[in-house]
Amino acid sequence: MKKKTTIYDIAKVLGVNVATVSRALSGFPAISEATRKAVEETALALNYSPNKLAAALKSGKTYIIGIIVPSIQSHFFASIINSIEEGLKNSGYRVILYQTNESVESEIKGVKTLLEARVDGIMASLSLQTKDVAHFEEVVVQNIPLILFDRVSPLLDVSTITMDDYKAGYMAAQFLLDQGYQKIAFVTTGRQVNIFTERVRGYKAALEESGLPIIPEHIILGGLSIKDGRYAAGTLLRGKNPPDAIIAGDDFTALGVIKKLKESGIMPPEIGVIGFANEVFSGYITPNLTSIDQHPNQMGAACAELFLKMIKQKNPYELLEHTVLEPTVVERQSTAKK
Amino acid sequence: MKKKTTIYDIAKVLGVNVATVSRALSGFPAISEATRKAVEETALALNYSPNKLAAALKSGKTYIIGIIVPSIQSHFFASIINSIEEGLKNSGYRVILYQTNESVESEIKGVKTLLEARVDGIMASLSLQTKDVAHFEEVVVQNIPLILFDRVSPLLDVSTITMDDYKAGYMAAQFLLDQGYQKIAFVTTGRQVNIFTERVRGYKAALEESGLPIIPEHIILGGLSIKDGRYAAGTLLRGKNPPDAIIAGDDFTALGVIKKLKESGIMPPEIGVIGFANEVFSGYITPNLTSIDQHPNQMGAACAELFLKMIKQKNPYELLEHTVLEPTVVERQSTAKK
DNA sequence: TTGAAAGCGCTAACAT
DNA sequence: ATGTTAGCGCTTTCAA
Repeated sequence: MKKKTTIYDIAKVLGVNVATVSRALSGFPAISEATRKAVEETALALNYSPNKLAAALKSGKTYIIGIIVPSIQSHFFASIINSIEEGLKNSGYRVILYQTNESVESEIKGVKTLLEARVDGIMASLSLQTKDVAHFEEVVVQNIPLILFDRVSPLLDVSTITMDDYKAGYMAAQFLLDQGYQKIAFVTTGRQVNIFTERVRGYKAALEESGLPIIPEHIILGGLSIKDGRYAAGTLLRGKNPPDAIIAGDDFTALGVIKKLKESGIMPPEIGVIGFANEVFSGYITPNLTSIDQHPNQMGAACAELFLKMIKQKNPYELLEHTVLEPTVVERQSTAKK
Repeated sequence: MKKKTTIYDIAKVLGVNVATVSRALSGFPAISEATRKAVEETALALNYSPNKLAAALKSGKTYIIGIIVPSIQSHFFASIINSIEEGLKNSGYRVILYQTNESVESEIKGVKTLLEARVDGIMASLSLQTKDVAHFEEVVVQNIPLILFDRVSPLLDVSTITMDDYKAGYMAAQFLLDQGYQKIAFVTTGRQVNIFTERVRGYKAALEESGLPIIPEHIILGGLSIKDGRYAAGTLLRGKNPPDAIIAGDDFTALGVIKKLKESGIMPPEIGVIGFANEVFSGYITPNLTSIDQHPNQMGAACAELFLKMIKQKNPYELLEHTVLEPTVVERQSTAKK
C-alpha cells in the first residue's frame, strides 16, 4: 500500500509549517498569494488527497448527513433522496443512506450507525413497524439536526416535512364523488401510522359532508401490495354491498385491485379506482390509474432547505418548522365515469 | 452541545486504563470477564457511543464502502444496491451512495469524495458519458478494492460483475425469431457503452445465423426513454420497410414504443415488442411487456461476495474475477405471436 | 503572514 | 490481564 501524502509531506517539501499548508488548502484569508500557490502546486504534484476523517475528528464536522428510509426501491423515496442530494449538492454535504426495510430493529441500528459515523444531520421517514421513537431521542440530545419527513411521529419534537394526508384522503373521496360515484371503499393498511390514518379520516369527512353513510365493510385494513389489493377487491365484490369506487392506499395496491376487477369482468372506470403516489407505471397500465401525487421532489427539496437553515443557527433546534405540502389529483382513465 | 462520552470517561469512572476499556469494548480476548462487564455497564450508564471517526483514523479502516451508480431511481440499480447492502449486512460494512446522473463530471467528483472519505472499497457502474476512466485509476493506485458492475470499461484492470449482454441481445432476437417474427428492429442508444454495443452485436449475430439481412434503417440509435421510444417507433412505422418486431434498449423505451404503436392502431403482439430490465411495471401494462431480466439481485450479491473476498487478502488486486451473469427472457403478451 | 504545539478519540505496539 | 504511550492527519489557539 502506497503511503498517502499528508500535509506534512507538502510542508516538508516547501520548508513551511503544516499549519501554513492547512491554511493555504482551506482558503484561510491571511496567507500570501505566493505561499498558497506553492502549496497548491505541491499538493497536486504529490497527488495529495485530504483525509476528511482527520479533519472531521478535529473539527467535529463530517459534512455527511444520513437519510433513513423504509425502502429505496420505492419510487417515492428514491425521488425524495434524489431531491435531497440535489438540494445539498452545492453545500459540500454528502449523503449516506440507510434502509430499514420497514423494520424497527433495523431503524434502531440505523440511527446508531449514523450517530457513530458522526453525521452532521439525520433525515428520516419512519418504518411501518415503528411505534416507540426513543431511539431518535439520542439524536436530539446530541443536538444533531433531525428532520422527519412523510412518516413522522408526534412523540418527537422535531421539524417535519409532510403531505397533508387528511386532505389527500379527502381529495381522493371528493374527486370520486364529483365524478358521480356514491359507494366508495378504501383499501389500506391497518398500521397506526399517521399518514394512513389521516387519509382514512379525510375520506370519512368527505363522505359525511356529502351526507353519505360510512360503511364499515367498505374500509379494508389489510396490507399494501399488489396481492393485498387483489384480495381486498375480491372481498369487496363478494360483499353484500359492493362499492362503485375503490380508493387504494398506494398505486401497487390499486394495481392489484384493477387486476381483480378485470378478472371479474369489470373494467374501470365502471368501478372507479384511485391510488396514492403516482408511481411511474400508473400512467401506462390499462386503464391508466388516477392517483394522488405526493410530490416527492418538493418534499426532498424542502428537507434539504430546512437542513441548511438549521445548521446555520448556533442551536439547530431553535427553529422548529412543520411544512405541510399539498397533494394533487392526477386524473386518468380509471375514474373517468361518464 | 453536550460533551460526548469517550473511553477516557469510562476509564476514569472505573479507575482503569483507556486501553483496557478499548479492549473490553472491541471484544479483545485477553480481558477478565469482570472488567468487560464493568466496562460495558459503565458505557451504557454514560450513554457512550464510540467515535468511529477516531477509530478509522487510527486503524485506517472506515468500514464504509462507496457505491457509484448512474441513478438510484432506476429499479435495476436500486435492486443492485439493495442486494449489496443485504450481502454486506453481517460484515460490519456500511454503504454510501453516490449518484452520477449519467454525468462524467459528477462521477469524477464522486470518486474524489469517496476517496477523501477514505472508504474501504468502491463499487461503480459507469455513467453513459464516461469514456476516459483515469479518475478511477487513483483508486487502484491506492490499493482500494474497486469493483465495476454492469457498465464496465476494458481500460480498467479490475474485477467486474456483468451481464452477458451479447447473449442478452442474441436471446431477445432469437426469441422473436422463434415466435415467427422476421423483420426485427432494435431501438437503443448510440453511446459507445459496452452493454449497449454488445446487445446490438448479439442481435446482429442472431439475424445472421438465421440468414436474415441486417437492415441499417432497423437499428435506431437515439436515446433511452419513453419519449425516445415513441419517436423511434414513429420513424420505423413511417419507413419504407417497417419491422414486424421491435427490441427496445430498456423497458421505458419499450413503453414508448408500445404507446406509439397503440396510437397508430397496432396492438402488440401484432408487432412484437421486447424490452430490457424487467421493470416493475412491465408485467402490468397492456399488453404486458416481454423483457430480458438482468437479475440485479444476483449482480448485487456477487458484488458483495467478491468484495468480501478481496479484503480478505493482503493485496486485494491479487484476485481478479470477471463474473458474467446469464440473462433470462420473461415472456409476456407483447411477443405472443400466434 | 507564519510557526509551534496541543489535542480530537481511538488503537496497537510494547511493557509489566 | 492490564498499563503506557505514541501516533493517525488534521485544525486551531496562541505566539512571534
